[in-house]
Amino acid sequence: MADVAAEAHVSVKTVSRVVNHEPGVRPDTAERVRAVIERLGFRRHDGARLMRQGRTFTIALVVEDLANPFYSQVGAAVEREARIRQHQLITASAEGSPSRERAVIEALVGRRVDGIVVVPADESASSDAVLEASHTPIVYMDRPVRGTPRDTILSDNHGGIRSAVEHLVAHGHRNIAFYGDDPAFWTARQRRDAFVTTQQSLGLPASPRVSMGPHTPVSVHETLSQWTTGPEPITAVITGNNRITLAALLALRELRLPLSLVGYDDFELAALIDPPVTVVHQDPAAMGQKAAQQLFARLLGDESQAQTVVMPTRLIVRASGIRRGTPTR
Amino acid sequence: MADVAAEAHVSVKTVSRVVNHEPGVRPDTAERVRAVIERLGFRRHDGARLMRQGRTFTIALVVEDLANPFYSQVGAAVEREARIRQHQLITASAEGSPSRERAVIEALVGRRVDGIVVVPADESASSDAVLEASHTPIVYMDRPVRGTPRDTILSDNHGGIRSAVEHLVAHGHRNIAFYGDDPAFWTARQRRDAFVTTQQSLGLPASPRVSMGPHTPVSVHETLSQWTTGPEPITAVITGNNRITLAALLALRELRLPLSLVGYDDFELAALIDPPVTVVHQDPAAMGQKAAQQLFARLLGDESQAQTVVMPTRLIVRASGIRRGTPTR
DNA sequence: CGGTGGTCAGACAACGCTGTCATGCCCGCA
DNA sequence: TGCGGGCATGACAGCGTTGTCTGACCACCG
Repeated sequence: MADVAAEAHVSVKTVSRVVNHEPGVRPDTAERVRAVIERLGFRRHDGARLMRQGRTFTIALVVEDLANPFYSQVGAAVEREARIRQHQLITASAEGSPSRERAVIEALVGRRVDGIVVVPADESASSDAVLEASHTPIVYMDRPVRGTPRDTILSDNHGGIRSAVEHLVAHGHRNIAFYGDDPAFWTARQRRDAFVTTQQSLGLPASPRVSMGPHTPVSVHETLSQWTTGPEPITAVITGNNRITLAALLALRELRLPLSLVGYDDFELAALIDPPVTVVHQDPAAMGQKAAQQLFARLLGDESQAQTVVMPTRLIVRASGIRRGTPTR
Repeated sequence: MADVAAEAHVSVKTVSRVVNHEPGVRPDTAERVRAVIERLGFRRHDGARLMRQGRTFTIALVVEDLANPFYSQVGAAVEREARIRQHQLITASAEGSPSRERAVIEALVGRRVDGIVVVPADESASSDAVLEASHTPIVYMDRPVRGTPRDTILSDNHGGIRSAVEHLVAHGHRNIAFYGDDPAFWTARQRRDAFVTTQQSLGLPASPRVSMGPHTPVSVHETLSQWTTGPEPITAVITGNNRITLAALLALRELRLPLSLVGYDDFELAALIDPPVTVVHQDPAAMGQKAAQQLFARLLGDESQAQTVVMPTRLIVRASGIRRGTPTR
């Protein structure tokens, strides 16, 4: 900028004015400056600019794994909201590790990002203290965090599971198994609990078949063959997330079992699997958008109390949930 | 930092030394400074620091759409490489628009990101001039760009398609159709050309059935019903990407046609579709990693000539490509 | 002709940090 | 006692901008 100023025989301030389209520059002066800028290939250094202004026009998204379709859809939505508002998005993966999450967030706070959307790795959110001290606005997503109340965007896990159970019961199922993820995850517990209470409220047989923990096709296979052969054999399965749905599909195919299945999370091509898989659809793009919007509201000075938004889920009925007891192939 | 210095009765420089673990500070002084830092909740402002140092420790990734699994896997891989090297990753979607891509890249250059990985929206890459002037290292991915030679990471489209054709021919197919994407895309043209030349080299009948352009299930449906009923009916289909594979699967299902299918791009659950879909697998994570590594090599001062790396593809054989002519349901 | 007000432009400091160099002190040694 | 050398620390400038304030110049008016 100093070079441009010297070359155009003006002060740096005038160059600044031209670059930022500020008023108070005679057209011919501005034109001269622009010509020099063009000739020298000058480009404003936004880092310096933003430092001067105390804002970075940058927000960050911290998730477990960007390659996971759920998070990548969230990421696309957040990036979109950011772009609309002239902000950049920094994305970071914590790989499910609280310590890495903390490190990542410290780095982001060190860069003075204007705000952060986080899918927290654990409920105690040790990183929260960092954010508290730095006053960086934050929105939690998908999972809540203990401690200071924060804006949080959740999915209606309870409603989603209830709709799945009700759907199956409406089609005559009474013995339903639930495969959930590791109960260390808040969402896994939520869905499990929803399953149990819904069963109770619908007056289904007690001692529900519930299997938690990280699941593999093999682990599903084992319990499945057990629960289908004993007394009161199950006729339907509900899976607690994407990966487990996949494991269950493989196990069902292997066992050639004609069970009904409702999966949590929609996935590409769910309609093409035979039978097409009925799913509880949560809308990651909508969640990401909502989270970003909430964050930007804070950035614009919204000082109202932290709020928790629960986003609705939707049951997408495909064949897998209704062909009760009939072989699918 | 000035506050900390005053409070600890030292100079800002000493605080700086403590914060950065520089030598030459007496342990008791350092301890005193650390205590004040803790008490005041001071945190180094990395923006200022990096500005002083002239680097941003930030790289950027510009793609079409972050929610697309291909790109999100690339993104995860690039982010990983960046994190390992203490860099942050800014991701941006250009949504396939050259003008938006240009705007995005200008913003990134304005922020002085250290380097950029781009999946270019078009071959003329108007944004290239910007990068040229700013000397920002860049690596192009998936598609090459005309003009100044640049580091470019491509996938072996030709080899991938050839393996698909050879696989089908080995199983007795002689009349194969190819559905490609809009020929405006370089990759689409590559794959189409590979299909045509491979057919020729294998001595298959001329006048290959090739259908390009954005495809919908309906558009595939139309040509498909035509090509299967005329003389020399086709017995197999090769699809040029993810979305077209999906369209073709829907069309095949609708028409209840027992054709063999080989799709380009692997996708989650390809194994679960009936019949399991044989695919040409390109490895987005490996491509992203390679691109990032190449970029960082440049950042570390590698001045060698720009190089183009072609990443191998792999044919994943599943049932869809081998059950020649036998109905699948 | 002096005063007033508007327009255009520049000087300067500051944003928060770090690289460079200078300073002061203490120690050991002749 | 004087001096060289190492160590701990500080002063200062500068990274590339922009906000604030000041000033030069001109036109207009009474």
